[in-house]
Amino acid sequence: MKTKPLCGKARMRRLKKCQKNCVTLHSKRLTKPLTDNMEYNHKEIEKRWQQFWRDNEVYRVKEDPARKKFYVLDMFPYPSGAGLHVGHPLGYIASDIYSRYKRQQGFNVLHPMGYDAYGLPAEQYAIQTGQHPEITTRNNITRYEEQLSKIGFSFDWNREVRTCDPKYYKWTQWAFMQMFNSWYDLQAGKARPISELEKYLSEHGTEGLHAAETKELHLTADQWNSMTEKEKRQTLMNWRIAFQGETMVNWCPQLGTVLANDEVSEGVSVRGGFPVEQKLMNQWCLRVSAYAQRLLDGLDKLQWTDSLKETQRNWIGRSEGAEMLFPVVGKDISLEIFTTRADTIFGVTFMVLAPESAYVKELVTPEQKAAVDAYLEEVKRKTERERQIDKKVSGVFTGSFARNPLTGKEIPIWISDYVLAGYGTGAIMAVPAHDSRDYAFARHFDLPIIPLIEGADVSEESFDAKEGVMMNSCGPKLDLNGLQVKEAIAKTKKFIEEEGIGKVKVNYRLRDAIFSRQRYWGEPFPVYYKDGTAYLMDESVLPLELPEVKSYKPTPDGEPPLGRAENWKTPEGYPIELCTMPGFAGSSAYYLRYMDPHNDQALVSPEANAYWRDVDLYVGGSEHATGHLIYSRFWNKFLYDLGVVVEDEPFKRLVNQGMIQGRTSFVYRIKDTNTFVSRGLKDNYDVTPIRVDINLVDNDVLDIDGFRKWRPEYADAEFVLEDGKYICGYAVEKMSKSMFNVVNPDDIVDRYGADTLRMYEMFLGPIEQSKPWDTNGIDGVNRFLRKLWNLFDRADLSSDAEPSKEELKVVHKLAKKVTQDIENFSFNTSVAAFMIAVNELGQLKSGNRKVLDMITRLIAPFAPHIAEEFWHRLGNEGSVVDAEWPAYDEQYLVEDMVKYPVSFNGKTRFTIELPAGADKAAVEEAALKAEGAAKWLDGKQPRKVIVVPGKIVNIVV
RNA sequence: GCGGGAAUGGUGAAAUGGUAGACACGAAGGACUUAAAAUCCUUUGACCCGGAAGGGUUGUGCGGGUUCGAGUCCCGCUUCCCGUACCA
Repeated sequence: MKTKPLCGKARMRRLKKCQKNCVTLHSKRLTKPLTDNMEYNHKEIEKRWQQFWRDNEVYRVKEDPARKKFYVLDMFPYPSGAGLHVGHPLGYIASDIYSRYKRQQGFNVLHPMGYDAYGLPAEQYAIQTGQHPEITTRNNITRYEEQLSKIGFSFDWNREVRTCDPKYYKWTQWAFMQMFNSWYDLQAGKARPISELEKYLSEHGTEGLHAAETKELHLTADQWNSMTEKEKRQTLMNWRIAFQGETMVNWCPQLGTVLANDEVSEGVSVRGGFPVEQKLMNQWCLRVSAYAQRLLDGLDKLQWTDSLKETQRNWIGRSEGAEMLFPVVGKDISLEIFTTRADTIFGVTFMVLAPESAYVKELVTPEQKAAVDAYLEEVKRKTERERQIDKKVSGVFTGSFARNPLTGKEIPIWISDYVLAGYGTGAIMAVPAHDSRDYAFARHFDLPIIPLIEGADVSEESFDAKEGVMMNSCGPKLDLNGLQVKEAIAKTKKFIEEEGIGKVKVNYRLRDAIFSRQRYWGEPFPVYYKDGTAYLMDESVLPLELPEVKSYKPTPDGEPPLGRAENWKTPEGYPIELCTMPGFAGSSAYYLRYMDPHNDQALVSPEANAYWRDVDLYVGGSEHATGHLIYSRFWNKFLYDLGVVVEDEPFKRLVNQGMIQGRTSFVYRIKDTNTFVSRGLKDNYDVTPIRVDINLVDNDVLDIDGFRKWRPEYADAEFVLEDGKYICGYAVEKMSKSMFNVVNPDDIVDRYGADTLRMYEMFLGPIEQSKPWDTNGIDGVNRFLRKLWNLFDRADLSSDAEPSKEELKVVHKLAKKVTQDIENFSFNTSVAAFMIAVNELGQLKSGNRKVLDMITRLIAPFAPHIAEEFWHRLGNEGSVVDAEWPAYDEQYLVEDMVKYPVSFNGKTRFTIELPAGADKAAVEEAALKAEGAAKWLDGKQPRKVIVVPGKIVNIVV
């Protein structure tokens, strides 16, 4: 059945429009009449088919156990006030192509989109203007939706989520509550209910307990049982997965909030670039470190790039070593240190504590107290940034000594800020001969240096490598001399465990995530305080909605903005937590919510989760490697432990798209004049480069009139031209308003159409690569689509003729290339393949219906609007998104080969196969090449050599 | 420092170890046009020979190696980009 009501109507509409255009063109410009062929009118086509998709809910997806699922996810955007620029859709286009391809292959594809709506910019805007962040955010989302809708994505908008929507963040809060009510059992390797821990403590105390903990506690059952409720609650914080703890945090005074490690880079905040200092604060934290090993192990089975996996491995930073006790001389305490170089213990000449270490107070002698206090004060004053820039060696002697447990020698204990409080035990044994930091410190304070490795010259610098033969390492009970470093490490570890002076230990660099933010625009904690102790609210209060406040600033006495909320109390009158959750809270499980976005009984129903399981393909920027992608994996693993989700890892395959940078244009003003000189001539003058709006530049040629109108001060600008043109210079910079290099996708869609934008973005280069946006090449892609259009316009679509051999070759070659390219995410070469195919078909004057049908199916993921148009013109019903993906047949791709007998070494004869039509010269050339190749056969005679002139394709012995 | 990646025409870039530069932009020339736009055709890595058809040399950051054959694989450098950084 071939009904085509839409097609017919569409044709009429198009005809009318075309005639109208002709008329206006006639009357305005007296141009010659247009032919019967209709121009490719992207505006009309795209508008019509986008409406068709909406009206028919073509992209709506439902769980369907009869079909295999495929889940394609984009990292959802933060809706910023600047709107989308042309770089944002890059990854979305790639994932959209993949989604459509998979759908055409028969998969049930989940391809959702939403908004990461909590964020600092909206809040800062609110502080400045008083406008509620919700309004700002909603406006920005509206703008994003408009922009996205024009590009023709196959998102199922019915599943949209917004992290600031109470229906959504109910489940963010819910997850937090589950974490509060859980502890991590290291033996079972999973999270368990806190009630089970309480039961264990009441029966055994901490004896035999293997739990991820803030610090090591030793409690008997009696001690635990005799605690008050308040004491018990405070003690449990040591094990909860969401817990409160006094930790060193990154405090940003300008932002008035703490930041997570991944939100700080080079000592300044990632957002805003403000200095960050270290501060001890009581904060909500997530015990991510409990999952360090699983996060590490899980990477092996993921299809992520090696670089991204490596980044995560480094961030997790597993290191195997030993914890050792060094007794303090004259005191009843021991210093605990962590080292990966247990073998170097005979070279320890001093010890160093972090300034924040709890040992400091106990070890400072009265004589040194003044000096130590002064040093601590100095360290405290320095920001993290200053600490990093100013790498001068500094430190102070505590006055105390420790005893090296192996040599028995007394060694001084120092304090220095090169030792970090947050890693290991906050104390180190210093081996200046084999650690560059200890070396610098020893040199500066003139402390002894004992070399331990044969042949290592430590007169100028330390020898840090973990290799060589040990020396100077013999004590009364342990002799390491003559051993290789690795052997020595193993032997020492064994020895200290036997002697009870230490234990083998694995340390991770990964810290627990700080989960409090002293801000307004985030998820409130479902937590209240009774007698200064945190209690969870009842689950029935969820979602605990964000209250209104009059101002978004901190309160005058330094409390977070929620301190201004009226009645921010439980019905019983207990105060509710004033902090809100950080940005990563809402983005950690959004991929699960898409599976079942309207469920108000569960984050995701077991049925929906069992069907969609995990994300098959995740596309997004690599900047989330150490933030979102760690937190999300942690969050997922926790929910996995709870039995809420069925997959341990959330993102099976991950592709990082590169950033699109801006291409800034420059004009060159001659100093102290209003005269501008063209790029080629600028070296003859003393010039100042000035950024100019990219919209005033076409192909590096400046629109001079536009430039004069752009700014009043340029109204009477003069120009020194070359070849009658003003050529601008350019530089690659971040795309931003202040650089005048922002290209808006709306403008491109308006001028060339969404299909052109989509194909051009893919054509720019490999998807993973960062590259500058350059509108210059877009005409080529647009030209290609017009050629394709003309191919259809010329064709006789009513004919059922079989394609010619040449036509079949073109189209099957294309199908093979495009299929392979999509699988490999190599879209730029696919676009090229389309161009070649269309050119070849143009040369063949092809208008074959079956050929065009196949092309339509192949191009549908790339240019869905034009494909939909073709699909209906071919008389099909429904949407091209469900058009079956064409299989290619290799038989059409095989060249016709002709055999030529050839003599070799004067006697041997073998056969060369060449493509049909090869001339004598080609045969001779091939024979020559084959002779060389035959040598490699080690005297064997080739039976057959298949040659494309100059290129040996295959040798059969 | 450490980790990851990259280097190919004027530009963006292609090349399972097999004719390097596909495809596109730009540029130059031509056709159509009163003209322009649009469209189409030709040329386009560099150098050299030739009146021309055509032919030759060279060429994928640098230096070696493996191979009949290397942009591609191995070893050693140089430069650039990204990530991370006192993690003991």
